[in-house]
Amino acid sequence: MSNRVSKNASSEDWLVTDLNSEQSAAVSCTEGPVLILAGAGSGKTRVLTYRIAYLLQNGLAEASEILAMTFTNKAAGEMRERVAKLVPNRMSGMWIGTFHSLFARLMRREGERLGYSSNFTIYDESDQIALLKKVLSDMHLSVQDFPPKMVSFRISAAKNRLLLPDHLLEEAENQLDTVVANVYRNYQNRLLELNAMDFDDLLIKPIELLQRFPLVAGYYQDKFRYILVDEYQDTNHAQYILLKILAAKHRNIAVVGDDDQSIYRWRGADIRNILDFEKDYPECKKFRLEQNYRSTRKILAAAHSVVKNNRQRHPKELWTDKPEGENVVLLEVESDLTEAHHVVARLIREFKGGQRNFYDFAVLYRTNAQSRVIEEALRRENVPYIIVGGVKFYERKEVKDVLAYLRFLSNQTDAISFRRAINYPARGIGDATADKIEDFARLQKLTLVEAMKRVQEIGSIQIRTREKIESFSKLVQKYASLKSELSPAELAAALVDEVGILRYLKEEGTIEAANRMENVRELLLAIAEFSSQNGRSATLDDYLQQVALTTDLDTLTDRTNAVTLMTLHSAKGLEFSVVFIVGLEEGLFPLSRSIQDPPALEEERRLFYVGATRAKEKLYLSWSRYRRRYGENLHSMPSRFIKELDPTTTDAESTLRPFRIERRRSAYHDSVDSPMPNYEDQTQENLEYRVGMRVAHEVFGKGTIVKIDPGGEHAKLLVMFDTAGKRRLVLPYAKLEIL
DNA sequence: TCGGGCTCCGGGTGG
DNA sequence: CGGAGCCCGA
Repeated sequence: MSNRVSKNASSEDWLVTDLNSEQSAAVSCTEGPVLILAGAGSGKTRVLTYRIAYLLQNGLAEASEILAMTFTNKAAGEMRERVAKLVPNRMSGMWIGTFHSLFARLMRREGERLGYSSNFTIYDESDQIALLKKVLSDMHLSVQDFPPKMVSFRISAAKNRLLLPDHLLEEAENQLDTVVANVYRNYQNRLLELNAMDFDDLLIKPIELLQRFPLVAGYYQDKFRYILVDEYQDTNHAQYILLKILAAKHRNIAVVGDDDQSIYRWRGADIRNILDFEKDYPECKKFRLEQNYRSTRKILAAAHSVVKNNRQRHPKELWTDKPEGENVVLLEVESDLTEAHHVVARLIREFKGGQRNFYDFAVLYRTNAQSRVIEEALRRENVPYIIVGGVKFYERKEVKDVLAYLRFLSNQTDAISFRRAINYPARGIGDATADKIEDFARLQKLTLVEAMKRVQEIGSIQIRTREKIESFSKLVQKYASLKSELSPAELAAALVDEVGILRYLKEEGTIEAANRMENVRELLLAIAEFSSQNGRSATLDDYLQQVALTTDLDTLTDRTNAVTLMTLHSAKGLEFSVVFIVGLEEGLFPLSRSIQDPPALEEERRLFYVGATRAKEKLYLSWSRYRRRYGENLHSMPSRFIKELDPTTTDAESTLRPFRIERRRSAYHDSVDSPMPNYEDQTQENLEYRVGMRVAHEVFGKGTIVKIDPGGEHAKLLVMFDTAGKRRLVLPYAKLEIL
């Protein structure tokens, strides 16, 4: 998309030259509530960014009076970048970011009123589960009777409905409800004691704050003269209430969304928020962006022919002045293995036939488990690929372990991080001992570090164990005092070195341990990058907050010359020239559990719509008559979505002729005479390594370089090893031999 | 306290 | 089939 605007152009010029008439109407209608129904690929980010630029350019608002919220860091970053291009140097003081990061900021400023100090820790799901297990055990409840995951799900649902433990207790209908309500109360009390908030708290605690302190509410209501919200269809009830409170004074709230792309219902998103916006703000102005700038007519028509079967939606149909394009290709195959083979064969054919790079292709699936056969087929053909999702970087054990130390230094009452750190690497302090320290700290109202200092006052701890605790305590105190002198990067590097984490891993000598070492190094590198990007004023607390609110999706760049494999959910907001959606079978897509549940089925249909509209030029859909799931070869029927497709937009192709592929764990493939052209990446630096080069690693064996992240001496390599799979290596440590 | 073996179960997951 | 989590023995 052309995005150029000369600095001197008046705002009226942009409205005419860069926007279509509906877009420019939506941008310039600044006063009062605005609902912008923006279909897939209709330029919604453009409208949001131009709207912000328009407000600034015309002196309608100072930067500090604008609040712009998105769901993902990636979307927030993109918005920030694009506004900066339109109106350079005007963004200082603007609140632009994700819901969670903006409200975390608000709580760091104001949370003291609710009993949190500004360095509170943000707990992710696994921290939540760990804390819940503690609470359950304190209440003498067994995890068999009350699985922490189930309890956590119910607590989260209650929080999203803004129900307090007392409310839950009142409406309890059985013993389980009562127990959940009581666990909820204790869990919430513990979070406060630990100075921690979970993701839900980042939304509901601000509500509590704004409701209990009208002066604070008044300040922010006054401050945020203009509010903009992206992906409004995915807001949950808490977010809805927050927006309602903040917009109460000026009522200048512009929301952008597409009910057809609401795919987070199971996570509390309430599609009624967008469907009922006009009821909440009867004076609102409504704009519809129905011109699509992304896909061919065939692709749009096919996608529409499916989603129009939903009952819960604003009726609408996108149009485009793009060419008609090719029909959607529907592949019927025999098995998941042949599906993978045919998808990859088609992909290679498209690659060779057109002016396309590998990053123009995506393979999308409903479940992560489907990625493996595709991966193996791509590896066999030596096609570079990246997988988005799966086990996330910051959720890996070794990464969480290192972060636990840093989090504990930052918040010395954080018992969850304390538990991880105190016995990693194993230093002979067990659960029973850690419990005693925690109990003592709670009883005496001490931080855990203070409690450890007075370990001799805690009864029934053996002298040997006490010595171990003292040494751990000294370590923590040492680094806590260094916190103000060293940058987060220096601190983390010194700590990892002193604790000996890399040395322990090296001793293990396994492939897994080597991989964990790489992850620890990459974490240190990420902290260093954070320090250099944010300058010396960036604190450890700042880093930890950023990490807590970051996911893998944010680091996905389009420069990697590789095919993207990911779930349909991860694909939202992205676009590719050629898209393959695989596994279109009843029970898989739509998933079996949604088939009996009409709203869930509609959500599956929207998911299909999201996937299909990612494609710019060509869309492939495939289904397999047999699929291996749970170790069995299950017979499948084609997805109902296939039957709903407008037949004039598709070409069905059967590939059921006999075709055998061996099922192998990992296909060793020597690429000396690779059938593929070289994967030249023009962006790489002048390093001794090149993309496509064959290398050998002492532990991982032989492999091919798939990607090089420049960064001077800290460059990172992504290597696809023949047997060990894809590995990320940090150059100074990589010790690769060029073959 | 720790690691190995065994059982159980199966979905997507922004921040 | 494969991964996660639990239990039990060393």
